[in-house]
Amino acid sequence: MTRRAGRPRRSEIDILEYQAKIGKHALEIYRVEGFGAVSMRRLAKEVGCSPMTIYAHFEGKTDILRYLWADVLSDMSDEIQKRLKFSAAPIERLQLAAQTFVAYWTDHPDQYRLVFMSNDVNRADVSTFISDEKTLAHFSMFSDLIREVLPNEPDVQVRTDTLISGMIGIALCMNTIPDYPWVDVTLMTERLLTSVIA
Amino acid sequence: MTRRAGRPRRSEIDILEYQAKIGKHALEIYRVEGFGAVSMRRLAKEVGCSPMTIYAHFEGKTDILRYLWADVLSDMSDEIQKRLKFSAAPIERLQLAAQTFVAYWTDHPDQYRLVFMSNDVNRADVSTFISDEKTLAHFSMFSDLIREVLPNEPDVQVRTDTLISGMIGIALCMNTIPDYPWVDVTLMTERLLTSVIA
DNA sequence: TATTAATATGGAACGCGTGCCAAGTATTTT
DNA sequence: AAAATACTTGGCACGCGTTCCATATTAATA
Repeated sequence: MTRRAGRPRRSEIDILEYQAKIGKHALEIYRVEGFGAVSMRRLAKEVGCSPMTIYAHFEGKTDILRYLWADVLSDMSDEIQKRLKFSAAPIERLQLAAQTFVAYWTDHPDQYRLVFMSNDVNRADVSTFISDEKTLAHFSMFSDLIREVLPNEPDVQVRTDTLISGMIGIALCMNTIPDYPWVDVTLMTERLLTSVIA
Repeated sequence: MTRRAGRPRRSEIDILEYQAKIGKHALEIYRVEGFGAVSMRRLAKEVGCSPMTIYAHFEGKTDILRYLWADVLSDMSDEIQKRLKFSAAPIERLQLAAQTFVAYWTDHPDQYRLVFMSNDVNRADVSTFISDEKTLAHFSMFSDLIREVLPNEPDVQVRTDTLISGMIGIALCMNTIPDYPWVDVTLMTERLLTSVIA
């Protein structure tokens, strides 16, 4: 294929670098002033470009917000790891991790909304973000814990995914349907865990 | 307490009637043109009042959107009941209900977002809406099904709430984190049910 | 250097949720 | 009739996400 005249397309790494730059600024705004302050206009001002340029690099706001996932998820993961140090028995470790996971999201509704309630239709395109890989790592922590409890179980994926989505669901219900008389969160998490262990 | 001069406050029933009127119009717009068409300005035009008048009767948009819950929930409930006719054994009935529940929300992302992703802080004030009561009724259907499976279990509330929030969580994950390689939804639902039966 | 294609920019615009405020209207007591 | 109180209205404003468009600016080829 012969080159044609004109300015060439942005290189892949250029795109990724610029995206990372925007993501970094978004993260900084979020950390200092919270989610409410992260707007396209504000972000553009911070980055030092026009709002339109951002739209040239991202599909929309949701696409940018993903860059904050990694931050939130590692924060949550740290909290779990911190508490896991006080526990040795596999079952206890799993229980503690699950309880901490749920507690984190019920205690931090803003973070929950950011990660699990991005309300746009998000395509699963070619490009895989770093955050997605990290997300996978954070989630696989639970499959490791489950494997410790069930060393002879060959397939723990169904158990893992059920646990994760179940915990996320508990947090969701607490955050968005507070009017409903839910039973204690720890009891629900405990009950959810029986489906993993059983 | 003696009455003071001036126009009296709106009576309770007047408020409720007006709220119901607004909710009815919102429902009509939603049914014909979808959620995207339900905006405050548009709704006011439809009702025949100024946008501010709506704010005098509701705290915000989320508060109005609750009026649509009942519609969506009964639609879902109908679907479950429809399929339950082909099943008699308690366990099968529970399984079918759960699978249908999850399938409904994964098949109707818009409805899911409406009911479970109202993203404002919603107070649990004095006034209980009709929709809330109906919500309770729809959810209690599951506790009935569980009771049929476990006739000797005195307290099924933890089991019910765990099941519901777990199913909602599964649907959430499918709707908002499609990039993650989740296992089959039916398998997850099945696994979740073991925590209820166990 | 001239041409050409990709990108960047600024500005305007749309519709959104929401708040504020001054003016008007309705309904009661005095 | 007059005064007092509660509600409605319309208009303006803010900031938001997003799109469009005309106009630079950049970097390659001819």
